[in-house]
This record gives sequence, structure tokens and C-alpha cells, in this order.
Amino acid sequence: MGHHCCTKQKVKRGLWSPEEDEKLIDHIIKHGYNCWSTVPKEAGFSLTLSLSPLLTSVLFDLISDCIQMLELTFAGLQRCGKSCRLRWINYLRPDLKRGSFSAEEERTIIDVHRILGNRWAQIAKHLPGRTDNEVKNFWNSCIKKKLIAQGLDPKTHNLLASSRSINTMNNNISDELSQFGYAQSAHPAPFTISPPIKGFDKTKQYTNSLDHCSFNSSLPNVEAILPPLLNSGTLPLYDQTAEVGAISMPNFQYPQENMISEHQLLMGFEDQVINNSQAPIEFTTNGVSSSSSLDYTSMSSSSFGYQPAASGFSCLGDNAWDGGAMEALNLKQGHVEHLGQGHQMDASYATALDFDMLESAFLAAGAEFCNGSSAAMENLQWHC
DNA sequence: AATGGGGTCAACCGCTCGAAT
DNA sequence: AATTCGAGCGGTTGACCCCAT
Repeated sequence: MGHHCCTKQKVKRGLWSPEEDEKLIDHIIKHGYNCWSTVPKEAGFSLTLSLSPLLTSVLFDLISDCIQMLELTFAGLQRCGKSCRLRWINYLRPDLKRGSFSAEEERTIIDVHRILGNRWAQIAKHLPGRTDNEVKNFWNSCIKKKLIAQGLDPKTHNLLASSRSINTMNNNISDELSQFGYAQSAHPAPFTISPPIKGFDKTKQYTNSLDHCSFNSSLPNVEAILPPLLNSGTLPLYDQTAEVGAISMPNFQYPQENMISEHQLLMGFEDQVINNSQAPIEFTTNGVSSSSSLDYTSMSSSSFGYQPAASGFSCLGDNAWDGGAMEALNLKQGHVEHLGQGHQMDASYATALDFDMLESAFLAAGAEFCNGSSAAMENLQWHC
């Protein structure tokens, strides 16, 4: 079954010959590539113009097919436009890098895939000179297997055998919520942020950062978002439109610290927030819009959750890679004392580097490592 | 040397989305 | 508002290559 664009035509399929490549390159150099459907036709275009005015509509259809066949023969490209487009984008484009992927590229793919999932075209935008097809093939043939070998689910980047521990973790959250008077929820994530997926204009400069998105919480007294990153005045921003993986967000201001102690603070980010990291976001809770100075919203890792409690909190994440380490640093830099006693962090999926950062940050914050397997970086628990 | 299995990657398929009509 | 069409995307296929037997 062929493309509907070429079902009427006897188009060639399969691998491209060097001659076909040459003809396609030649055509694109001369005419550009604004309309792929015209690529195989245009070499015979003058013939079409000279005949078509003379034909009735029925006759035109019949004869134009014949003419099209002639045109294709003249052009020497018996390919449909779709095939031409693909060949150009994936193989002939002069800005393609080719060759094997570097370790850095591999890491970028893993990082971005963790956030975006199988959105190959988006991932490829972070790898200059690479195509979505290339990235997809590399993922399927190489990275996927590496992750599986490391015991990670390539879809979720969670531990393959982690469903049990995650369920345990989520149960712990529910138990703790219940303990402090919160109704148990079927959803482990205490809140969600919904960005304006439709209607968000990437080309527009937004000045008010918190417009257009909604923040929903099923829990009471949730009025603030604590960014999980460095308390440095700038917030690393994951920007899928940039060529680099992250840029700094200027003018970031953290919530007043008394907000953290006076109000229960929950934090969780949906991946979709990251997908629209430059989208202005408005947080509204219980029908009341919060005022925030966030210019952007950002995460470097997915689905991270802060969970407060009257005498402490738990920092439980289903993915604690670099985001987890960043959270730990954030704790180190002044927030721990406002959150009382009892810190717990699930670092099941942190890298070794993350673990080092976590460890030093927690130790500096006065916490002590009390449980879990540091060798496997699994179910690590810290208390202070 | 022949063969078969696994890996790689170019190309195709089918679908969605948005613009044009 | 409905329809058509093209561009673009992710999933899948299959040809080709390499290597072990």
C-alpha cells in the first residue's frame, strides 16, 4: 500500500541511487523545497502549462496523469514528494552531522527523553546535525538496551523492578497525608500544573510568567510552589526550543520563606510543564490565583514531589536524578530548618554523581543516612 | 565457504494537525 | 462548518552488514 499521494502514479520505492540523490539535490538547489509534492513534477512543468488550458476537466484528469508520468520520467525522479522530503531531511541535507553519536549526545538524548518521552523530533532539536530518525534509531538500537542492562525501564527511566518500591513509596505518602489530616487521594501526585498546550505561542514573548496555566491541588492550604533548584537567583531552565539543554532563568525570586512554614507546601511537576517550559504559568489554588514572580517554570527532572507534614516533610520522587540532587542542594541552602524534623528522600534512580551531591547536601543540612542501599542507591532515607 | 542470527539504519506506513478552500 | 490536502511525526519494516558457528 503506497502513500495516497502516489497511489495513482508508478513511483519508485526503496533505496535511493546516487543518481537520484544528485537529481534531488540539484532540484532543491535550483528550486528550494517549499512544496515537496512539486519536486518530482517541476522539471516537466512547461509541458503541463501548455496543455492544460485546452482540456476539459474530465479529460484533464486523465491526461494529466499521463503528463505526470512523462514529467516524472523527464525529471528522472520517479518518487513521490513524501519520499523526496524524507530523503532530503534524513540524508541529503548539508547540515547533517552523520557518524556515531558522542557520549555527550547520548547523555543529552537520555536526559531529554526522560523529560519528553518518544518525541524524537523534539529530542533531535537538541542535537544539531541529527535527525529525528537518527535519534530514534540510536535509541532503539543502543540506548534502550543500555538502560535495560542498567535495570531501568527505557519508557519511564524508572527501575524495572521498582514498581513495588514505588507503590510502597506512594502508600507512604498516602499514610503520611492521612496522619496529618489530609484525605487520602487515589493520586500520588498532590497537585498538577496544566500548561496551555494548545494556544501557547512559542514565538510570543511572555512577560507575565504565570498566565495561561492552571495549578490544581486536591489538598488544602497549598498556596506556593517552591522551585526545586538552586537558591541562587537564577533558575536553570530546560528549554526545548534552544539548542542547548538548559539556559538560566534570570530574575527568579523564591517564595518568602515564611510562606513555607506558614502554609503547607507541596510540590510536583508534570512532565507537560517541562514540555512548555517557556509558557507563562498561572497557579491558582482553591479558586484563588497566586501571585508569583516566576518568569518561567522549569524542571530538569520529572515528577518530583515535596510533601509537607506538621513536623517535617518527605521529599519523595519517582525520579531523583539531577533534580533530586538539586532539591537536596536547595534544602541545604536554607529551607530545611523551616520544614521541621524528619527528612526522607527516595533516591532510587539517582546517578552516582547525584548520590554524592545528595549525600553531601543532606549531611551539611544535619541529616543522617539511616536506611537504604547506597550501593544500589535504592530507597535511601535520611533523617534529621 | 556457507549459513543463520542479531544489529543497524534507510525508508515506508499510517496517523494527526493545521492551513487552505 | 465541512472538506481537502500537504507537512510532519512516531512506529514499523525490511534490506543490508557483521560476526559467530
